[in-house]
Amino acid sequence: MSEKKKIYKPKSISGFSEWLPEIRIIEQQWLDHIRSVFESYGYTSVETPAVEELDVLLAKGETDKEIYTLTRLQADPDDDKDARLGLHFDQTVPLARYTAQHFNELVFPFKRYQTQKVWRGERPQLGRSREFMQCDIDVINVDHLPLHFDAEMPAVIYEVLDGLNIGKFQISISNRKILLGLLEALGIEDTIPVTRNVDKLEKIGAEAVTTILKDEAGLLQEQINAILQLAQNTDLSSVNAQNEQMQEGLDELNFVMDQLSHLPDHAIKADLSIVRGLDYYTGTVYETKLLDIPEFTSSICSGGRYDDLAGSFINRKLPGVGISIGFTRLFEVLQHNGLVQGERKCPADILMILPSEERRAIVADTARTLRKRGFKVEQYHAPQKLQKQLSYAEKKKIPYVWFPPFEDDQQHEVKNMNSGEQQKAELSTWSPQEDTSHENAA
RNA sequence: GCGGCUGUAGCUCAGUGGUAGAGCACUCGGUUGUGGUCCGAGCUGUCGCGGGUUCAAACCCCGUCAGCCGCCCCA
Repeated sequence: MSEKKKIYKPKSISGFSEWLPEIRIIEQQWLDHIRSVFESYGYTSVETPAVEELDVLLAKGETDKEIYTLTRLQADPDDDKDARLGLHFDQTVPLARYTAQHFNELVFPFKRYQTQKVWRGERPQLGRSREFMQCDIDVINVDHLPLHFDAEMPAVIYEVLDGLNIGKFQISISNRKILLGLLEALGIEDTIPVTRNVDKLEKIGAEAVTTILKDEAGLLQEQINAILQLAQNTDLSSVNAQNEQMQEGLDELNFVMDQLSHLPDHAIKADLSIVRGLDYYTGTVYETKLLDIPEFTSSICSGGRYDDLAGSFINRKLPGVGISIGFTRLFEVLQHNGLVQGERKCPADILMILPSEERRAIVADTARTLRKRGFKVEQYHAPQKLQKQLSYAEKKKIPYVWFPPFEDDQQHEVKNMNSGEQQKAELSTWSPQEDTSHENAA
């Protein structure tokens, strides 16, 4: 009896996801698509470090963000010279720092996209991770940012999401000035509890929101009625502005909706109950829901306008508007609902059979030729039984198997693994034939 | 951070006091240069961890850790 090796049983860490190859292939296709749409609108890529100084991350006073801090295992506990570092919890704060720091070298309006992982020390569950990918676009300008960019955000996102196979979705748009203007008119000063709870309207219903606003925020029934009436109003033109701020919000929202009139009705909706819990948004706000997965109520893509992005870092006024796809959330939820189905386990189009050790050079040569022609080609690694080599192609779902000449006077042959057909092939001209039948060979 | 539920093979789970099982997956085989199906054989477990009760614990009790779900918050 041999001694049993001690092994550490591998396990995944909750809230940190990783995928099998067949899923990762799709994830990369999605990311490629997102990148290409972003770039088609002229957004430029920025990547910032995973860590920022804690002072930067906390500059906005977002202490409830559950930031992961970074320390060295060998750190000297008495040495506090090192700046304390933390993993970034979003990409907006790093963008603010970046924009302020490189202010003189950037061209404004600065349009950037950023796809990186972010970290939040929260309790994970479906659609909420501790490490997740966000795909952000933001436009930053100096002093004044044209409203037309507020309409560009949903336009870009519509194109991104429409190109991913995620079913129907709806981008809801509102403008915080409308609700905040009403609160001002009603004489309500402490707005955060109100906006946070109005935000839950669709999720928990009007009665529950009424109870919370009455009991916790101490509002009067009259005030609550006015707020709910506004939030539930589905007809923008019937809203009466009670002050300048409200009117401004209505005008802005109408402009944005007008700019988006080319998009399908179900995809874009003005919804005055959307206010976003975050209090740094000052105008337009966005949320996106998956209509085909109604049981998942959280937003998969949100954002908004902020009047002053980098005020904590530079003495200039930098207004911006941005939106962020919760990529990991979206991907996980769709996968959970069976809408992300992995097929290929590797990118190869063709598996090269290795008939014998003597033929290895010819096989390699053939593979090189095919790669030059643009195919992705994997060579089988050992001259094993054909049964094994074919079974390998089958398991990896490689669609074509290439048989090089087994003897000098023979021809190349290619087998279509889907149909089972095998035909002679010309190395310089072969291409995957159009399959007219979609059935698998029995 | 708060609450509920759950931890048994790589996966999905059965087993509720008498020293561990199924299906799937995986490996090999069913002769010469051809995969999937079928048939046969095989491999895989500190029964999450620690303690207690008992002649005896995967099973009962306590603790602990982890996971899932809900809340909070948010992508």
